[in-house]
Amino acid sequence: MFRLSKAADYAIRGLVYLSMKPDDGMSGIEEISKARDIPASYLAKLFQTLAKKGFVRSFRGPEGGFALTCSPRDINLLEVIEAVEGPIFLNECLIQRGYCPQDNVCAVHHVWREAQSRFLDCLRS
Amino acid sequence: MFRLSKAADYAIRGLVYLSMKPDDGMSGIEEISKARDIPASYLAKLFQTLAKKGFVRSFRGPEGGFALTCSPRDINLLEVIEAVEGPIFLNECLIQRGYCPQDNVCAVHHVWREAQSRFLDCLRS
DNA sequence: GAATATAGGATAATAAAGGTCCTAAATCTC
DNA sequence: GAGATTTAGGACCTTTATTATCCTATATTC
Repeated sequence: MFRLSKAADYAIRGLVYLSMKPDDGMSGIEEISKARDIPASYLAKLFQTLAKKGFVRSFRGPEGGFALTCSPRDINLLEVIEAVEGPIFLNECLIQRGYCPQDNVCAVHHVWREAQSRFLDCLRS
Repeated sequence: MFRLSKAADYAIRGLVYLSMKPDDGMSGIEEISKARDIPASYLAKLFQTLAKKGFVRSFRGPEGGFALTCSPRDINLLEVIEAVEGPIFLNECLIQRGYCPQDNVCAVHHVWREAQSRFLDCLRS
């Protein structure tokens, strides 16, 4: 229903939290979870994904936790969302050219494309 | 996952079909369903909703069916989508001002608002 | 080696979307 | 008026996606 998933919301909120820490910004899951009121075990899983995609680095053991791998400025929201919930496309006919059987017939096809690209551009910036 | 729902997709495809008919453009569910390859009983339900919201008028009995109540040009996509799947908002914090407890803290709040409004504007036009 | 903290996978719980079916009511034809 | 046709409306089932928990393994520090 066109909603940002909680997964994406949590992931972004977590990253924002990290970005606001001074220095290396290392934080444990428990800390972030409490600070931002996010279920800890769910957040842990999301950060696993974020680590795999390269947004954060993990450090095990006591005093371990997660830290950003790069400057907050280098992260764009679209990448984070897609990392967590897969690629975004508004309608199936936009997945790839030629997929939609009514490609030429469909009077609204170009509207979807337009709306989608404006939306994504905004998240990218 | 940010996808247009099938309900909205079907509803729009159905309305587009009606708009392409000559004259009053009356069509039965069965006809539309076959022409656009949409499950008939599901489409029937969607058109009930569309009728209630005033996009189409229904006519019972033999030779009955549905017809647009107004010119295709007067319909905008956003209205149709919201009629079928409820109001669109990207994130919970955008439902209404003050709802989001971290309203001031949240660094990305304004990005959501911006992306959402660009998207909606496009559908409205 | 003990304590701590993430990694990773399995799986459960919930919610939403997608779809079917049945009965009722309206309208037309004969 | 009887019967056929077509929408209205609601109950209900199925599938899929989201959200969440838990358990075991593994790495790291002291």
